[in-house]
Amino acid sequence: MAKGLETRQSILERAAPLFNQRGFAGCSMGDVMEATGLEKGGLYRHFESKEELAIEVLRYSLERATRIRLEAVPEGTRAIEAISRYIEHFVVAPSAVPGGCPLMNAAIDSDDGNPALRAVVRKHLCSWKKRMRSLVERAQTEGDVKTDVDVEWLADTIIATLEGALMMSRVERTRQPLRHAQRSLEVVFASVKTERSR
Amino acid sequence: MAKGLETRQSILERAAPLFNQRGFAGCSMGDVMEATGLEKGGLYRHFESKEELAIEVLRYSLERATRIRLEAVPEGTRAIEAISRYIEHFVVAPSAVPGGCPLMNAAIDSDDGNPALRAVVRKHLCSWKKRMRSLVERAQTEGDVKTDVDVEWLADTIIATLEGALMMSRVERTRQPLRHAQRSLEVVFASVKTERSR
Amino acid sequence: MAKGLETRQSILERAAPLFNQRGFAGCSMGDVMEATGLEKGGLYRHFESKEELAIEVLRYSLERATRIRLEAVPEGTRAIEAISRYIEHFVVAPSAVPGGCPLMNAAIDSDDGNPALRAVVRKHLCSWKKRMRSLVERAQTEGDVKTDVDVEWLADTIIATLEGALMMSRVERTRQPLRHAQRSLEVVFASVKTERSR
Amino acid sequence: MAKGLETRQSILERAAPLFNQRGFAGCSMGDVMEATGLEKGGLYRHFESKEELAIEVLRYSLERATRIRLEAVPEGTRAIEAISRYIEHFVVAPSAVPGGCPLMNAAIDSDDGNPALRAVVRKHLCSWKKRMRSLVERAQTEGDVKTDVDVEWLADTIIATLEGALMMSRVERTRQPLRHAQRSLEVVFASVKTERSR
DNA sequence: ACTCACGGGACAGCCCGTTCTT
DNA sequence: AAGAACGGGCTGTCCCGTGAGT
Repeated sequence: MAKGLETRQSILERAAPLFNQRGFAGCSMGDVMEATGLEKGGLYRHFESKEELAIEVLRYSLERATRIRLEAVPEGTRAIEAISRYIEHFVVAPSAVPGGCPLMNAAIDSDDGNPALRAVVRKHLCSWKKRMRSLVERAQTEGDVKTDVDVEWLADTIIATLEGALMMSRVERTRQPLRHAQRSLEVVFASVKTERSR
Repeated sequence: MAKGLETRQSILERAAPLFNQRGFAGCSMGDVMEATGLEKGGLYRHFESKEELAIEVLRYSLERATRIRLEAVPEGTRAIEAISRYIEHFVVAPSAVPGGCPLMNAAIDSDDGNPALRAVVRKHLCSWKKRMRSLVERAQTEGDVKTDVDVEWLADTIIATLEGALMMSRVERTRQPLRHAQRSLEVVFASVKTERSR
Repeated sequence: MAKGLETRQSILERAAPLFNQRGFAGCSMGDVMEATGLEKGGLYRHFESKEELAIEVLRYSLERATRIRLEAVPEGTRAIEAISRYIEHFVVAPSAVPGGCPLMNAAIDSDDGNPALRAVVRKHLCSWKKRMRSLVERAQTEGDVKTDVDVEWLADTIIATLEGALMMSRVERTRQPLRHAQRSLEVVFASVKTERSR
Repeated sequence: MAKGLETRQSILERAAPLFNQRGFAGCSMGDVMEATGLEKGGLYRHFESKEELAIEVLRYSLERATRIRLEAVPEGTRAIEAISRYIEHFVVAPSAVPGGCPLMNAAIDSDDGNPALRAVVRKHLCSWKKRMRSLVERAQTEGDVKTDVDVEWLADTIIATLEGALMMSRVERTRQPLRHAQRSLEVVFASVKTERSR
């Protein structure tokens, strides 16, 4: 890799926890300087503003989180099993980037007043949902989930329950809410599985 | 009411949306000055630091949100019905304070690096859970919910699902995720209700 | 004493150490409020500005210091003995107001840019010198000091040596420089005493 | 010299009179900005706080004062003569930095509540005393001062008398107290000189 | 490709002083 | 006589961003 891109990548890696933990307003370029060991000039060569940096950092964090979660799901398994593994991994794995789920953090952070960041969040949530929908649809074609189930609803349910529980977990500093979320999703899935699949 | 307390209350009311929307770091005392019409001297008479103001504002927001949600549940009804109304209200009602759920916002905002705010969040989440648990327990004594159901789990499930869906709703600017959450909770409750209650 | 004057006096007493230790700019009205237990309104009833307060406080401190030092000199003694006792007392006694000699402190503090305070300092130094000159003159008429000695010079010498040594003492936190000053003054006096007096 | 160091030096030069005249609390960073023509950003690049600036400024002032006073004493002369010249120069020369002796000013200013500044003062006073002691000791080995004289005492006497007189001079705006101090020191030295040296 | 140097503005908080009320 | 409430300005510090220099 070229020297420049290497530096750029290293900035993203080191800045990711900062922005994820402190938010856009709570993280200063000085913090990034300290974390990267670069001076102002060095940073602004790669990103033309704090906002652009934040956006790229968010993209990096989201991709990383997505990749890690997908890696946890072994290929070649049935969709219904993949979903179960995905949830299990969400429940037990530490967050891909220190500071909790970057999607939720950025969603709250950018909710009012940072349209550029919000757009990234929105797009990523959309693709996350699509990914979950595909899984559910595959589970339907594989005969494990009833065909009359609203896949949009199921995708939303999985994401909402997990994210909500993650927030609670971080507040309480216990994994219990996540465990409870897993149980709830099992209950929900029990009601949508085909008889053959139980 | 005494003059001072009146002013103090008005500060809390006007600052609540600001902190809820922009977060602690994203909201300056200048913003609060503008929103309240007071000068620095006037503000600092009532709160001795930005942090103290933020804490009081958060308390105000949380109490307000709690009160509004509880008011939506008519007294004298069965617990199982009250829970259903509570969820319905959560889904359809606009947030008590502009900017979404203060609990989630503050949870994310204070997660890393603001222990004082975090403590308020923690305490409030705890009492919220307790309130939900009581409802579920009442539903058990009223014979609507099976007695072997883990109330802790049910309380967590309700909160997590609703909060997660609310976050998604705010990202997408649609109420759909909340509607989906309501449906999921109905599915979950279907599995815990006594036969008599269905 | 009337209630008002009592309060006024109490303000002076409590504020004296503050101004003496921190200087005019370094001591805020808030500090005075804390020290006196009064609110803004209470203070400004007795003094119409911080500057006026500082002036009155300085006057109070200077008078107090003067009085205490004079009390140390027993009446009815010969002037040459009084001078000796005066010096001894200056060397061993703790400062009348915490923070060192108010005259020196105020002199340095008001040297540039505070004419009103400076005027008080100037006047007090003048009367201090006059007091010392009178003592020396009495010692001359009493036949203990040569009549051709420049009293102005001797007064200046006493004050300068003591004040300079006091400054050094406060820097080093030792009484040694003051002891040395005493010895120097003994040497000086040895050279101006009449033969009969030795 | 490098650009940065040049600026830094210029800041010290221009800020020295300000701090020396107004004291730490009485001199604002705004004053320094005005005096240097730099903006906030420019200043804080060279000094990370007002306190650090004040310390460096004090060091600069003290070194400057010391250097100027030492330059006034021609090398190659006898110590007894050097001391005499030193005193003479102290009496007639204007202060090296506008506002009077930086040592005394900083001593009073930092006496209560600024330990960092105080430490600089202390150290400098110590080295000043050592310098004077060396001179006196050389005068002893050169046979001009009696060998049984306490050099510590003599060093303290010189410094105390001069500093005390300088303070008085600044209050009265006359050089008379300094002249008187010179005379006193002559009297003191007369008593410690060897017979051969008179 | 990166550091050094700097500008100019914003931020939290403190300051002195006034007015209204009790 | 004194406290409560408030104004408006200033202070030290941090901030983001630019441009010269290496």
